[in-house]
Amino acid sequence: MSRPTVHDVAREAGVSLATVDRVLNDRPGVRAATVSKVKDAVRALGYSRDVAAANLARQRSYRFAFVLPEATSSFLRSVHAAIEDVRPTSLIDRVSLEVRSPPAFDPHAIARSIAALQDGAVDGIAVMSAESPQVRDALKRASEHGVETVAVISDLPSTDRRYFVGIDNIAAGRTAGRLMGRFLNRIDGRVVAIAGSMMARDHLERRLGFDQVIGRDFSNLETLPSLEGHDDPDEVYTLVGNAFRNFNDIAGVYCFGGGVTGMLRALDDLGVGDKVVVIAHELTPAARDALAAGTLDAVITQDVSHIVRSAIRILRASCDDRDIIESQERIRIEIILKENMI
Amino acid sequence: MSRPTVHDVAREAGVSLATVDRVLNDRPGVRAATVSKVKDAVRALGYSRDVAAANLARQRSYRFAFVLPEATSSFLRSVHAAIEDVRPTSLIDRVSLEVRSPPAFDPHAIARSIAALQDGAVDGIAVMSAESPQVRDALKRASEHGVETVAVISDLPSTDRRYFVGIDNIAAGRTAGRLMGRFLNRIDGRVVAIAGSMMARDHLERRLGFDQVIGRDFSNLETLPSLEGHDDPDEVYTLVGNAFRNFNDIAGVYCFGGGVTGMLRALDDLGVGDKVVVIAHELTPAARDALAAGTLDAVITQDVSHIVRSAIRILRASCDDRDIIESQERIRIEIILKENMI
DNA sequence: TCATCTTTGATTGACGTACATCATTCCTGC
DNA sequence: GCAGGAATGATGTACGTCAATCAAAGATGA
Repeated sequence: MSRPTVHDVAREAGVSLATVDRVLNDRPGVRAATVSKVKDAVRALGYSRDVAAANLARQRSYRFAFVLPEATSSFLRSVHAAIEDVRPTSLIDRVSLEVRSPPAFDPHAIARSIAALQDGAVDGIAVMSAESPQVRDALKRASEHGVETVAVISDLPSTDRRYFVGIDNIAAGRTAGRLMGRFLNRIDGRVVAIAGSMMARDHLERRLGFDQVIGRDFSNLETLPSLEGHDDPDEVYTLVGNAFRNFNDIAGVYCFGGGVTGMLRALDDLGVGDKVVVIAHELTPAARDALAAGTLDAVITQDVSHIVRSAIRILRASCDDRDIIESQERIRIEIILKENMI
Repeated sequence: MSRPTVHDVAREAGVSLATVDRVLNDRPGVRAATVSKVKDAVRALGYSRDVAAANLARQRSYRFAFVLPEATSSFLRSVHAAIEDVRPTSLIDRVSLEVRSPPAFDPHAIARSIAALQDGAVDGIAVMSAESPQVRDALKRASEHGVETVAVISDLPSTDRRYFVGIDNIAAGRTAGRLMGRFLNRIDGRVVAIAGSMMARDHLERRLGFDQVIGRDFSNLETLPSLEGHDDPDEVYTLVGNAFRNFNDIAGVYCFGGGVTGMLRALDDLGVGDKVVVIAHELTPAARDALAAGTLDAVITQDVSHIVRSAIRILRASCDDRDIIESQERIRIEIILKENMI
């Protein structure tokens, strides 16, 4: 009636408990024929290890580390906050979380943080970082040391990361492009594009996607070359002001990097907040306020706490050598208007 | 370093293990003074029960039932599918799921399904149902029998449901209204509104929200009285056809009930698929296809598998008498365009 | 002061698995 | 046919909690 146990498997296979144990835990000293006898019994009975009991017995606890930049922007603050939020619930499942915050733009520091974790300090690492050879190598080494790794928010392809938890930024850019185009139905004009840095893969991808859609479907619009605001509100403020002084037919602003508050301030000061269509990324508190006020027309975002939970689930599954259910871990590109802000 | 155990609590409180056990499990035979000594120790040490060990010891498993209509629509099919998807993962956490599918519009049958579960058959019930006195009473009785209950997708206020897992349909309607208004920028015309049934609370709420936004912000648009398609594609097909024959200035179609395929077929046959703005609810396979094809401009939806997982988390938390972290369980109103369909 | 009831302590055996130890059996090559 | 290693069995302890038992101590009332 209830789930079969190792005892049942042993009986079914006609071997001792010890042998079943050896097989199940990949311990040496079992003949191939016996191994398959046991595995057959496992299949026949539909046995699956009781993870709770197993973890209890082996005093297992999952120690995972998040390596991500310090909370210098409100987006990063929300990521840090999401981790703190799940901490208590995670502890119930024997998952303990730690956070390492190297300076954002220092690949060596990030790599050092990862390296410090690679030998036995943790069972898994979730990394949010821009691509760099240092980070790539550090992840490779960690992976070789048996530490599971996932990339979050920003993908790190060509590393040994087990998985990427985050959105497709090209698609996110396309989504923004579609919204911009449709909101500017029958209006001719230019669109200001503000990046954090064109060195950041995410930002490049968003711009790419945006251009794809505008170029194909909205010939009434012309997107200006990306301005680099380096996620700095003051810098963004200046750039936006200049753009509006240089062109008198600006119909939209697409901000796909940080420093959104600077942009909002500039639009307010210029008095164009409700005349142009403004789309930004990440639902920060400032973005919420601007959505409510009507300055911001739409926000493209990703559910950060979903990402954090997903990263943890994937690291756990990797540690237990379980399969990952892709459809459950897919992070959606969310469109937030004033009305569905929650 | 590691988590405190009952032994630590006993030592800290200066009582025996047995007494700690009595206090922790609300067993009788402990003086009030001793109870508080133990509780102080628990607080001082930050002790929390190791749920895995506890469940193991008491051979506890969570048996939850989903009571929801048979999979007659593709939306309902997706709910059923989502439950099947989480089943294997849930079993690992000792959560077994069962599904009861009474006929959709039979309150007595739904109530009977709930009643059949109320005495010891399950630990928790997640119900998706329209409001009715029968269902309300059945839930009340189940709750009195110590069964935890949550409402999913469609709220059942004024019952003893512990929680509602789903979206605010008024806000969903407002979101649709905003999109419709903005996509129909500078265009005058009428909007066809198609409900499943105006008896369904969700549909009423969506219409209400839609009207709020259109009425306040988009005076260029006039929404026609809701047509009731009873979630039946053929009926919807006819209704849409008639609407377009009756009015020659239809600019948009808002379908906030089922039978979307009928609407899509009608628009196709009328050859207006890419001329009018079409917004519907629920990201079904047919909706996906129509989004990709461009007939459908936007879909308002909710992440069904998220809802299922959330309902399970909440039932578990209720059984263990743990707090629910609201922010983690909030279901977002999602806007899906062709570009962020995934 | 004794009987009785309440409160507390001490102990034990589950639950399903991990892991180590030691004894035994089996196979292999020589 | 025998040594020596490989394969297997038997057994015990542990993990943290639950649940039950019995004994001991304390409180209460007549």
